[in-house]
Amino acid sequence: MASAEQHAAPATAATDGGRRTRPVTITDIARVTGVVPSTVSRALNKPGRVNAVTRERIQAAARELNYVPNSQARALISGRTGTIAVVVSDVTNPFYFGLIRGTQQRLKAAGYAQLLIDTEDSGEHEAEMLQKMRRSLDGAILAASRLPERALTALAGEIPLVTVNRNVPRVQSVVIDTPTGIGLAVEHLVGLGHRDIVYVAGPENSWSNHARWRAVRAAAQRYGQRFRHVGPFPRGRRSGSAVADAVLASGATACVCFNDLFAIGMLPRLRQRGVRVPEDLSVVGCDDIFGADFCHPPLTTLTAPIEQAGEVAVAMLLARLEQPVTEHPGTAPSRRAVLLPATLTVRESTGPAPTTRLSAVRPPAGPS
Amino acid sequence: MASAEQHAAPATAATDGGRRTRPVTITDIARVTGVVPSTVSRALNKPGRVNAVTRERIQAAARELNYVPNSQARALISGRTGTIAVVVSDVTNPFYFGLIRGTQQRLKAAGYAQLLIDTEDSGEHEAEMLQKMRRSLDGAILAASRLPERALTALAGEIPLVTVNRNVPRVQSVVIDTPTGIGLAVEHLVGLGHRDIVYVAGPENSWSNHARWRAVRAAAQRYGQRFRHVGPFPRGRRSGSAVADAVLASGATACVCFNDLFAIGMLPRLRQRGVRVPEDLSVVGCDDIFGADFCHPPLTTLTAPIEQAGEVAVAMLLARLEQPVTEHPGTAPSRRAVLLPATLTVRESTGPAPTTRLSAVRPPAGPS
DNA sequence: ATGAAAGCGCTAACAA
DNA sequence: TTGTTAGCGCTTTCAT
Repeated sequence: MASAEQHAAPATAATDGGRRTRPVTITDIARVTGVVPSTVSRALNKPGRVNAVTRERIQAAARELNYVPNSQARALISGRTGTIAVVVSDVTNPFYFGLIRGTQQRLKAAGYAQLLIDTEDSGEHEAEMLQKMRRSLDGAILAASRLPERALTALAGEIPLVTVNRNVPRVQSVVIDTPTGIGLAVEHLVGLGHRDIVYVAGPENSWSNHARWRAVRAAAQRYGQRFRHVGPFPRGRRSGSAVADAVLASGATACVCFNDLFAIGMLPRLRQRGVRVPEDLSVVGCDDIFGADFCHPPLTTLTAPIEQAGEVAVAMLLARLEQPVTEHPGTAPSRRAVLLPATLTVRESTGPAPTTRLSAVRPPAGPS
Repeated sequence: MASAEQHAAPATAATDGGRRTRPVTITDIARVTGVVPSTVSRALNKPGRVNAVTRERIQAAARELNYVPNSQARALISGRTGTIAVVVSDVTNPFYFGLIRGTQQRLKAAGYAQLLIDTEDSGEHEAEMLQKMRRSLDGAILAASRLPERALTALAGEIPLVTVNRNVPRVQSVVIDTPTGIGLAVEHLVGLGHRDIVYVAGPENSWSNHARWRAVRAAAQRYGQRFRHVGPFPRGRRSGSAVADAVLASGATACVCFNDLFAIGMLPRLRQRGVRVPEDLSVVGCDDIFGADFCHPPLTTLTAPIEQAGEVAVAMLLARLEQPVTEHPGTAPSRRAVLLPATLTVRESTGPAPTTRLSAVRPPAGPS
């Protein structure tokens, strides 16, 4: 019972009266061991600089009392908080799962805590949050930031920053090279006989969307293809029906989607309208998110090494944080942009171009 | 150019030399406005208790210098950090997406930051992390904790805690009532003529797994069914093939899976072995995660209001944090457990029991 | 090797 | 209404 009690609240020190509890501080340890607080601090942090036996005694006491350092107090002095923010526009977008996992792992390994921030797809929100938290962060990783370029540059001057899938001058970034991958995808479609490819555009405020858009256009031109686009459509799977209808209306035999969510979202609607994938229409997604392999049919898509992107982003950030203070403050940290290749994963949503145009397509029958 | 410069680094004050920068503090504002720091503090935090014109002057200066309060320093005094940890066993498990979204939203609305912790499915890890971070947290929400009951109770004594899908005495919890839902699922299967139902068990260390297991067993008995189980299987979709093989070996005509990941994972293997769903085998999942509606065939599953669970968990936690300090420290906060109903969502993976036993099932052909 | 003292940025008594 | 003082927990000189 007594030991159970100890387990229940081991991290507290009884005051004189013994009726209230309070977190254990180095002062408590000092009192118990008969030294001064600064000695306790040394014994715990620079064990080499304190007598072996006192060190033992102090460390034992600390363990016994279940002492946990107050990181706020530490941060107040050092200015370093040990936490890194990972900023995403929407936590529920499966695209970010891998990113979050990648950053989480590396951050934990390095002893940092990960603060997850969801900006709800609003640049203003993003700026505001970051501004507010600046002081309690050692750095931030911005995934698909919605911030205008100048705001991003400005922010990078205030807090160590690494962006993911967003390339602006003077801020470190890791971007997944979907454009090159998209070239592969278009080549794949052309090889299957498609001559009329449409790009399904994502939201206007997405940097990736524009990068992919340009890539499809360039690749189409390279192969002498007709190129068009539909959209832009709002983020998310709910856009699926509208996307499907628009693609069908375009008359193209193949589409390249801004992302897998669009592609997956199209599928039910296409089925509903009697369009077979890939016999009547080939669909290419982008990112290879969770679900891309088990939707029906499984998606041909660009596999993005997003988890790796998270890892690299953390590595870049930590490298900067942990490098010795520059002698020459004028020397800006050399801008570094890492480009990660995306590969084409061919599954079952792409096939030979139909020899005849779609004819017996059922008309759109109301929203979804 | 000058104003651009201001935007680039507005949150710093030049020292005398003017060649280095440093975050703006209330002392800086005090100096600029000719008052003392405590007045600045008041002007910013209790505007009512300071002369209108000085207040204006101070607030203007704060805005001008782009002052941001140092939350560490504040925390040092108040003991409150404004951050809540959300602890999950695996960030990439889609089950948690909704939870994280729910907590994130409510937390942000209440002005708290969300610290996401991934325990990598290890109870030890979980305990260690929480222990280490205790001091920098105002509270924690534990999703599907792997901690033994006594450790959980002990922890609850040190830091305000709410568990999700884990019920232990004396700690507040919100649990999704999948057991009752499972009764519905079994009833549904019985109604379809199934007489031989197998439960696919999840990992041993999962509280939910045991709850669901018991529920299936109870329901089966209630309906005079034969009941068996296969497993336990390790978490994750990779278990899919093994699950499928085990279910097939059991000879049952229907299975209820620990979660959707198992169910989705089974599907390709079943197809590979020539087993049709639901004609030859009915499959029921649990949770209704992202993907359950677009896998093939779409899954009959228990829809868990997981986002709502996150919201409720936050509400419970904040209610406790923000309630005035109890006059009687002995009065433990009244234990409150919220039970959220899960509903049965019937899609296409369940159907009438086959009239004849499976015969021409292809043998398992190596892993996956 | 250890102790004494100062201070990080902020807030909260208490005084004036 | 404003200033003065003290102190949160910790680290870091500087003495000893």
